[in-house]
Amino acid sequence: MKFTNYFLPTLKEDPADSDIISHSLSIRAGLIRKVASGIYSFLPLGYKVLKKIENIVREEMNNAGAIEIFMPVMQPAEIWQQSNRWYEYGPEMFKLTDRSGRDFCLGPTHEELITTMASNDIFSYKDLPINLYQIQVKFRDEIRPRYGLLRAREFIMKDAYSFAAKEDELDKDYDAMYKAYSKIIERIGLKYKVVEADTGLIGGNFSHEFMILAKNGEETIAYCDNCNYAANIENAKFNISDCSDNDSKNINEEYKEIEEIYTPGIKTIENLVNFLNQPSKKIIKTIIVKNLKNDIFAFLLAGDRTLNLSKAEKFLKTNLELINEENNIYNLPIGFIGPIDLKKEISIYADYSIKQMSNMIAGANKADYHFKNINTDRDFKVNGWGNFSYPLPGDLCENCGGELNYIKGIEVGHIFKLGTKYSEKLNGKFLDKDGMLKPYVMGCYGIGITRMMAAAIEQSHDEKGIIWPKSIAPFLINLIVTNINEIEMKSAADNAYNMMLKNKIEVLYDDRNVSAGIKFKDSDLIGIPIKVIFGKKFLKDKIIDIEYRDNTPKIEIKSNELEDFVKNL
RNA sequence: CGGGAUGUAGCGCAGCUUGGUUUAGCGCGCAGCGUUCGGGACGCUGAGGUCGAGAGUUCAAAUCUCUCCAUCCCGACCA
Repeated sequence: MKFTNYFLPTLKEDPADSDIISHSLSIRAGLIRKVASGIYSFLPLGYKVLKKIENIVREEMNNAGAIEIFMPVMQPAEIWQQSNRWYEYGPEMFKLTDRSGRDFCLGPTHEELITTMASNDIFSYKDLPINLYQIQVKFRDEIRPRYGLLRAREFIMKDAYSFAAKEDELDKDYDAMYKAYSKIIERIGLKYKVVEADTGLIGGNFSHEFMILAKNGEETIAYCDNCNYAANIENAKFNISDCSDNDSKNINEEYKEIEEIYTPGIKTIENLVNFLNQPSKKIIKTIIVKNLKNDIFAFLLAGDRTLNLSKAEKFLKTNLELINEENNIYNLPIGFIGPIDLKKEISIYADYSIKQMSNMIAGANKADYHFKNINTDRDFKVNGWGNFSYPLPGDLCENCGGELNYIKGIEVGHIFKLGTKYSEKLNGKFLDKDGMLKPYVMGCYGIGITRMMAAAIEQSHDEKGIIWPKSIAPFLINLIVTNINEIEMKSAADNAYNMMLKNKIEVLYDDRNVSAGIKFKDSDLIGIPIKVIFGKKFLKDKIIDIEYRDNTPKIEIKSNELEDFVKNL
């Protein structure tokens, strides 16, 4: 492609409305343009990258035995009403009405549609297992679209749905998808981790997320170098270390006399730390939560920890919300709540983080007072112990006892075992070998295609611009003539261009009549892996410079070696 | 939806506090001519604006007031 025939508008300055690197680079490099909040057009260069990602995904899905289909974006309301998600999804779903008043939505996902489709044509165990996928636009009316393609309202996703007759067939599908997803990211050439994910209250017994590692990732991954365990911190299993650091050499300390202390207006852990000059670990954080039936629970944690509500919910098997000024039904003195003298209607659960502590500090359940020298067994009783917090540095891997590390990632893929949730609701049934009518055992598997593009940039860039992995680079070579007005230079470059086309090389030929500096800057910005440069050295000694966008050292070759060089790429 | 901010040429911004010498500017980009030509060159000339929209105050509004819209940031959701 000749630059002068192409549509590749680049920008020198960062756009004002982006604050994440992949977003500003995708705009500056001429990949995308914003149409509305969370909605983007793909320019030729961006579309090329997108197609490359799609093709890798498609090839690996096919290799894994999945079969491509194409379902509509617009879906009738009825099937969503059947699964109840018409109501559960809420305002996140784009809804519309046709001229005769029938309700539709723009699909945020396709479980309902595909299950319905399968139920119409898959009747026998002999047709199973089968895994169907599509690459399609999805719509979600995000409360807050942001970060460009990382959280858009219209985005492209590869979604696959597997149907099996029984659990162990589902396990095989799941495993095949796990492998295919790993292969896809490896082929694209990005660093990633697979983590155990939180399936939420929605259920599903098993779920993995595929995370592209990047500094700006929205998710935090806890992982163990020792045994390869990795999980989203939301879901990480861990043990709290034996408090061997200085803060906690009081494990075997003698129990002291309990004492009430005056702490006027000191409501936060941070203030207490400063006021009492004590480490936050020694302070008991008491978090009050309630469920829909207004049952109230207190969770006790070490002051440096945060309550993981999802763990608390799973432990109590109920939805929970935090108590605040508005729903404070017992009128508790927020900021001064503690386990001692707490209303007896409130059951107390304690995080392991306070188990080995002694002579702790906690609220006195009256405004402006705390207790010190509190000890669990002596001063109050708990209804249960558990792990209710997020892991912290120093916490240990539950599998092997190794120390956990933390790293940021961007979720690009998610695989789920759905079981029979949708097949039961949408009447997706087949006749099994034993003559019984049974619901399909389903799995679903998503990869964000547009998000993958942004994640790749987020992981692979420098101050000059994008550094595309070769697998998804829009062009492999940027052919640069430093001065288009030097006839000899230009005609040599023209010949090189034709030679590359003949050899099926994806080449962008920068034939613009602009200074060499602009061509170099643009080439780096749009991230093309290899620059082939016809300049002064060519005029003097028939030498061509080859420069690489990554940190491979640049080389010089003679012009008669160029074709061999290109053929060996 | 709650909290914060912004909207002036294709992009990035100044002007608004204290309304009037503003015929609304600057940088980049864009068009023409000339000189340059290996890391965003230079000179000259030029095109390009409903100052987000509507209403109001005023002799006079980019500037003051109100309403609306859009966009961005911080929170809960997600590929």
